[in-house]
Amino acid sequence: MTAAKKKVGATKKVAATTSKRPQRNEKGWQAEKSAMTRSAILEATIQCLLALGYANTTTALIANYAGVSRGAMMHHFPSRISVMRAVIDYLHMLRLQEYRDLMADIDDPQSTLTDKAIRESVEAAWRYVNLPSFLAYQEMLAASRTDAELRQIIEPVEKDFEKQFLNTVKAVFPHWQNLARLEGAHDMVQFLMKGMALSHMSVRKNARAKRVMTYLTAILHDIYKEANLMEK
Amino acid sequence: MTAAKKKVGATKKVAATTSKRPQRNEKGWQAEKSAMTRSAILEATIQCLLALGYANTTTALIANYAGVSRGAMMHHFPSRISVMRAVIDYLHMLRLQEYRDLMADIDDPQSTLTDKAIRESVEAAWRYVNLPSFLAYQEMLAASRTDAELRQIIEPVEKDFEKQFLNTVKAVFPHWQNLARLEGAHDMVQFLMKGMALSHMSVRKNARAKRVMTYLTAILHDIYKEANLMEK
DNA sequence: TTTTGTAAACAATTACGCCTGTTTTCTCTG
DNA sequence: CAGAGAAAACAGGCGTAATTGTTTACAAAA
Repeated sequence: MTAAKKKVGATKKVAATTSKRPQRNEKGWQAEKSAMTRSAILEATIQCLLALGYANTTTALIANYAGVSRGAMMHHFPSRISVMRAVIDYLHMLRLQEYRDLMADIDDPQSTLTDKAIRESVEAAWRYVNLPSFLAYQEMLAASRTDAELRQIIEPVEKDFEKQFLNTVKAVFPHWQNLARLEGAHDMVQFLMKGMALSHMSVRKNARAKRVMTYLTAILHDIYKEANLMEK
Repeated sequence: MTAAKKKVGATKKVAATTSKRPQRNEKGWQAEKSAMTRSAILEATIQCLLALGYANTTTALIANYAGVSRGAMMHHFPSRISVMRAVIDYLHMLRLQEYRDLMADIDDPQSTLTDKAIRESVEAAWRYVNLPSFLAYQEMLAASRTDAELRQIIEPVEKDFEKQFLNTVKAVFPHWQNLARLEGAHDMVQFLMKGMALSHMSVRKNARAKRVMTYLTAILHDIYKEANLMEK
């Protein structure tokens, strides 16, 4: 999966020592610099996706934004689509991480699911779809509908994401027994959030979103209650 | 008005225009042909938007698909953006028409809103977001986020559409007194439908949509019931 | 003839991938 | 341990292909 795993983190700005002692004790300064450049390109691509959209995100603009030459960029990513592939993998990880962080506070060790937990999970979902990572990913997902090459790359990632996303929800709500209804509730939340997040032109968007979220909370509560009654 | 004035220039102008088209036997075969070509271009553009997306919809492809030359196309629409402008106006009308047609059967002259009417309106909304016109319009709406020129064109149209869309809903449900709650219910439906319609990569999309729609119907019923209680 | 619709060639711009050359870092041998 | 050669990272220019809007040429109807 992800090529870059967690490093020790101690190999930062130690160019002096490594240049003095060019031994094979560590991965080396070159690898570190290379990783930084790669990372800068990925971040720059995300910024371009947000500001310009997928179609207008050109290789020259990415390089400009990242502060590297097109030659350097080409060294790391031989084609435009390979940059996108890397960004997709990067966002795959990042978005799952961000969602888990947002849902981390909702942990309830009680035996029953509280209204507060439901409400907070809805608010977390709303914050989630307003993150830059979500929007950048949606840009590529939308483009993939009519871009065969991109679709081939993003389709398995998207499938895996949905799976892991649902697993996270299951982990956050362990007391929710009826899985079919949990999945339905999850779909309800996600489809609604997606629809609201992508309606960027609506008037009074935030106020309307808040109102809709109260309705959403109510129906989630009903679904949960019904699911529990069924189990008994 | 100025026409009432006896200005020499004005009367002359009127006389000239009337003399230019005194024969009403035919509307002019050329005008008809021109309208057909124009219509073919609009339809071809929509097909291109559906099949290729906004970014890949080039003027050459539109002309090919419409079966006309690029020269003919440029005669009718001097630029790519002017084609899009015409398509936006065309879809503005078409989508409202299609939605009204879908909601026409739900007319209930009773004094109270039935569950059947709510369920049918949800199904109509689902059919609506699965129409080609909806998807083609969404392509342009999505592109307008990062295309200033397109946004300038589509923004007022979108605002007007939302307004007329809501008015249609109000007309279909005249018994729904509390307007704030009706608007909330409307948002609930539309955001959810949009989120589902744009999730073209989800597995078992249709089955999940059906399940979500049962939940949606339930919450709509609650909102309506509560709204009516408030009014009493 | 004049106007209108259609067709095709044309120039200008832009983005992509490729290529060559340069600098920095690593490795290995003497 | 020192320095030469290898390898990696980086910089930037070039040609090709695609797209857009303009212009010129042609056909047909009024």
